Formats: sequence, structure tokens, C-alpha cells
Amino acid sequence: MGHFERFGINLEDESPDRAVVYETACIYSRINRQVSEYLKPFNLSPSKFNALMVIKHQGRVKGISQAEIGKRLIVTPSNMTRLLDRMGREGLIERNNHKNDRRVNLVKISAKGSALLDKVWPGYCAKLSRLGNFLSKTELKILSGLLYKWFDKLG
Amino acid sequence: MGHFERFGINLEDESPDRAVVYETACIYSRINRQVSEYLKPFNLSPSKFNALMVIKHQGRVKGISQAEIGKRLIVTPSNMTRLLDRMGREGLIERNNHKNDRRVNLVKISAKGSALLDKVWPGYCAKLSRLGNFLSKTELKILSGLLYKWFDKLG
DNA sequence: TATCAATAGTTGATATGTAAACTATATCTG
DNA sequence: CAGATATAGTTTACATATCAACTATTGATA
Repeated sequence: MGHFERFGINLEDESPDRAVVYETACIYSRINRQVSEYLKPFNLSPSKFNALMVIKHQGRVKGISQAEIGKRLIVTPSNMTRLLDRMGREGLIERNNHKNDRRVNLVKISAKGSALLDKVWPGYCAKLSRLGNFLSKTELKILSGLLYKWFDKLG
Repeated sequence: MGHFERFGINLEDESPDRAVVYETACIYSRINRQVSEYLKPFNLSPSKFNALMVIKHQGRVKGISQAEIGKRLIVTPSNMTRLLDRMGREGLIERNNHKNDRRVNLVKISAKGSALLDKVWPGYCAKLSRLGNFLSKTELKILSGLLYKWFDKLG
């Protein structure tokens, strides 16, 4: 077991509860940077990629409302408006009015957006697998189980 | 063990390597939100808080350069400039010229900043402990060890 | 039905993040 | 020493995030 420090304080021994929080934050930071770097040549950010994935998989037939995308990704309405503005300008999505509720924008992925996702997805999965495969299969199972349990109880 | 899904895809069984990446991201998102909410009444963001902690603990005597803070927190120079601008405006820090190297700004925490940290720190630790204590001591030890190993190998 | 509350989305202000171009200063090297 | 190179920090432009205030529309209810 290693030594984990933050602000000059060794956390691992005295407070494993705080240590796991710090470790999670540090790992996330590295994951996020690597994913961002992978997506950059495609002119995609993690936010745009995630939104595009949700729109593709949840809005196949009639489209999906902005509020619904926001709920799934935990993105605020104002953020969603502007994210979709940019994605619309880049031709990745289309926004149409809901027939029965004129407040709602129904968002659908465009052919261009769909083609981009098809190009990006395999490498994205491979990148995530590489990020995870520093641990053995057994360790991954244990880690995944503990993380899931934690996530579940965090609420 | 639970079921973990993203974009409508069940990850846990087929690809534990990708599952741990997703789980880490989801947990981080919740941690970050809770920490932000705790800090908000003090007019602090996680970024300002982390910078203030580093400045307090690493810049005690002569101060610490902006580049050094940036290295520790992985913050770009331009971001650091403006973060410290705001923190300076709020009276949390002081910036002075380095005597022998006029390129360098030496940053020190102010009395006001130090008092703020003293007020925030106990609750911050308690918040992190509460975030981590959904797991037993044994589980925390195992999780912490696996996270450290992962973090170490991620490089 | 008239009003009132809830919902969907937009806009403006601001904080935080990146990248690139820039200034000023320091250091290295022929 | 002169010129190239490296380093520290700033500025600009832009993406992404929040919150608060706003409009438009729908739905509930008195």
C-alpha cells in the first residue's frame, strides 16, 4: 500500500474515509484529462460527447427534451441551452418543436453527429479500457463492487 | 453487487475496466457537488479552497510562486492568474515580488484568508468523512489500497 | 373561466477551465 | 558579452459551469 498525501497531510493511515475521497478526485482528474485529449481531435469535449450519446440513444424516434438530457447528465438548463446552441451550430443535432407542448424543444442527433459518434466510440471504449486495465481482473471486480456500493449509498 | 449502466449499456459484467472509470466519474461528480455546497456559504469554491490550502501550507515563510501552486493543483498559469486576482480582490491573499527574480510573484495567505480557512477546515473534514463513511473500515482500507494502486499506475 | 403555480427554456452576470500569443526577466552558451 | 532559449506571468478568446431573473406555455384550482 502506498502513501497518499494532500496539503502536506498523510491521509491513508489516520482517515481512510477522507483518503478515498481524495484518491477518487485525483483519479477522476487524470481520467478526465485523458478522455478530453482523446476527444479533442474530433472537436468534442466530454460534455458534448456525453450529450450526444444521450441524444443518440434516448432520442431515436421523436427526440428528447432538453430537460430530460439535463436530468440524465446533471446539467443545468442554462448550460444545456448553450451547449446545444454550439452543437447545433456545428451541425451535430437538430432542435424541433414538440407538437403538443410548445414549451419543449425535442432534440435529435443529425446524420453528421451520428457519423461522428460512430467514428469516436470504438476508440473511446478502448481509451477507457486502457485507463482501467492497470489492475487485474480480480482487483477490478473488487474495486467495481466497492465503488458501486459507495455510489449507491451516496444517494 | 449492483447494476451499473451508462448510455443504456450495462457495464459491470462485460467490462469491469470501463465500469470502474464510469463509477469513479459518477462518484466524483457527487463528491464535488457536496463539497461545493459546503463551501458556498463561505464564498469559497473548491478551486479557491484548494489554492488557499496550498498557499497556507506551502507558502508560510516567504510565500509560494504561482507556478508552484499551479504544479501542485494542476492549474494552468492563465487560470492561476485570474483565480489569484479574485482571491486578492477578496483580501484572502497577498502577492509580492520575489527579491532575486523579478518574474516571480510570491503568494502568501492573509490574516483574513487564514481565519477563513480555520473556520472552514473542521467542517470540510467532517463533510469528507461523511462522504466516505458509507463503507466499513475494512472496505475503506481495501478501496483505498486499490485506488492508490490505480492512481500510482495511471502515472 | 380567471388566476395562480409549475414547467421548459432563454438570457445575463460571473466563475472556472483551456490554448495561444504576448511581455518581462533570467539563464545558458558560443 | 551577445544572442538564443527557458521561465513566470498576463492577456485574449473561447468553452463550460453556476445562479438569478426572465418569457412563454401548460396545468391546476378556486
